Amino acid sequence: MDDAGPRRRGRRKMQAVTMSEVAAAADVSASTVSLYFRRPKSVSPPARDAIAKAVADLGYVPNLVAGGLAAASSRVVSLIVPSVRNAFFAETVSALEAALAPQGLQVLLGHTEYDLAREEALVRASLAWAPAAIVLTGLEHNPDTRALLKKARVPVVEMWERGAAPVDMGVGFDHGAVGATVARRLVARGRRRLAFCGARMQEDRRAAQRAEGFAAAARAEGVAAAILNHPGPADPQAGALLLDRALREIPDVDGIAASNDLVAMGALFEAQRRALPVPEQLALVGFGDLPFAAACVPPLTTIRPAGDLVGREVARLVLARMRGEPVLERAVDTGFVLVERVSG
Amino acid sequence: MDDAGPRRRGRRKMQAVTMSEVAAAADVSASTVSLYFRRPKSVSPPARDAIAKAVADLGYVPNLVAGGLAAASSRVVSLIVPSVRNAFFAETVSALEAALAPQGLQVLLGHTEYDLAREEALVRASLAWAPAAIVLTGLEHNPDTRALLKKARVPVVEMWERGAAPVDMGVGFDHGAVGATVARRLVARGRRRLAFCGARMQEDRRAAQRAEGFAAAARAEGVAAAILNHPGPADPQAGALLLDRALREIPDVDGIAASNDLVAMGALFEAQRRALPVPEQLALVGFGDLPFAAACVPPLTTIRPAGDLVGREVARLVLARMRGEPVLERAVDTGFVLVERVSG
DNA sequence: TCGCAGCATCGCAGCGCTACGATCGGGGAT
DNA sequence: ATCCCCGATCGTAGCGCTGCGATGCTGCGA
Repeated sequence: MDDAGPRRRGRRKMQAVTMSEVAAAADVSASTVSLYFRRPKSVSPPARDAIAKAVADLGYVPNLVAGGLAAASSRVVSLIVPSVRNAFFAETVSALEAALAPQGLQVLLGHTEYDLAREEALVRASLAWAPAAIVLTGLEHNPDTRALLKKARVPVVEMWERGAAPVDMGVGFDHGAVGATVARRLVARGRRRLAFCGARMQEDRRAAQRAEGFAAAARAEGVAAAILNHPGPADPQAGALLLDRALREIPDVDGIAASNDLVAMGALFEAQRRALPVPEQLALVGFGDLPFAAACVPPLTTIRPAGDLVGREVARLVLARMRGEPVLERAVDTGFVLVERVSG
Repeated sequence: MDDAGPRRRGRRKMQAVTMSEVAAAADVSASTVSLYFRRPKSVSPPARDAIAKAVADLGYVPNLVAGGLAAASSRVVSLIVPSVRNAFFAETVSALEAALAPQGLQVLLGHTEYDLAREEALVRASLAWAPAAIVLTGLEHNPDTRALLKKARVPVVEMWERGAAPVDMGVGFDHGAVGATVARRLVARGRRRLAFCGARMQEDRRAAQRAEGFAAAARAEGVAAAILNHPGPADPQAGALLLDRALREIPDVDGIAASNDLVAMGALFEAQRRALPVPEQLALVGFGDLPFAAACVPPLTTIRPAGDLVGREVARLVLARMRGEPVLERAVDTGFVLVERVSG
């Protein structure tokens, strides 16, 4: 047998360098090293320097898993979005991560693909990490998801939507108002036969809200508006298909709102193919102000939803709550801007 | 004072329901409950049912932080990309997350914004989570990053590039070959005055590789090729600017490769504005096959890099390594496809 | 000279779970 | 009948860190 150890039990693998080794090297206690990482200013300069040197010499990397267990909360923010392939959410994810990283917070990402059951599974999995906060998309969730969220003593932010009361905090804007703004814009430009071309609206509830807001505002202006839905993804192909349908189903259609700039672009290209002059015969308004909107021919009139602002505001609320500051605003309105260009 | 407890020390907050409570409710030991979550098939059906019922009744959510500490490895995969706003990486992130989620693995996301120092900080922060694997973008890293990665006993996958030896495993394709393919395509279509229009190539090393491969292949075909770089982001505006520059700096330029479909689209719109017929007078090839490429007028010839395949292959390697299966392939070539459409 | 506030530092007792080895029965082989 | 093998279950000892309370120590006023 090996050394004199009295029948030691098998050990699992461990960390290369632990905090107590750093403490030994710096000739202080482990508590002081811990304090050094959590509140460096509470450690005297000489100890601080000694610890810094030991950390560098040994190449110590703190084990956040152990820290999270001991502190009963991890430095992770769970972020659940429908899809990062969607440029809006990608922008928000990016802005949120950028705002959180300097605070030593990391982002645990999940995609629901617009499936509420999947969202619930993701919330459950996230909770298992005792995250510092949970950020999810939209105000609609399964009852179980809602219960899980309420039971967990964790800040929750629901983003990209405004209307119903959030579980905890909300950051977003009113999609109905977006639709209404577009409808009024089109009516003001003399359009009388309107259509809203959306994709996947059975799942994308916010696109559906924009469509409803659009139709309601058009009606209020005394103008008829149809809503056309394409079941597939919201891409340019959907836009081309939807324009074709609109042209067939709505004689003399002269104003179209798209649920998304990609759809609008598809419609724009389709119009170009048919030599249908935009905006003279057909006005077109998008949503998103994606990078290509300004570059299109003609430049696309669209709604800019401030996806990065959403991310930054979410970060602000999360950080404030973590610091224990009172957060008075239950719901932040990030608004949106009608970007008036040429297409509609 | 409170109850008769003999001077109990202050406790930190804890989890609502713990595994031992579930064990008590199911009338088994905590070990069995743990086993139930890790290898359900090793638990007898009666015990299994009792535990399932207790879990449901109590609303138990396992604490993965504690589990990760005990097992010395967490069920998290750290994913570091330049930016999720970039549609390529968004696709990979999405595919990877989709492949990992069913295995109970979650994605910890970080953005480098093409900054190697930031990458190092992210790797350091990721390591603190004892992740099951680390996935990063590209083969170029700081020496310290490389050392950190090597020291950590963690599977590492470097993706979206191929060439130099990976730290551990690699999944990607040869960007030089992409450039060469585009150059040869253009030459084969009778183009003799070529230009590569790229953006941010001082940071986006892979775009630079495409440019170099393009120029080298053009030279090999006996055709001159210029490389034009725009310092700003790779968006349609850059494309418009670059086309303008190409037209001024390279008289009779007749073939352009763009570093990205967004750039290509900007050039396409700019050509349209100038009534420069594409592809008759100017052939244009993009990179990415983004959703709008097929919808453009004319449809954009481009390179499809299979971003989702990259994600799936990364997941496959990570999973294989986690299961302890030997992974023979050090580097997987995901290839790319020239999508021949009309623009070039 | 003593008391004491205030800061820096330390020691201890877990956080909730998993890996390991041990235990316990119930066949089937001898 | 006895022994052994094997699957199911259990008990224990931590994983590495943090929060709490306690302990020193310094300097200053009374």
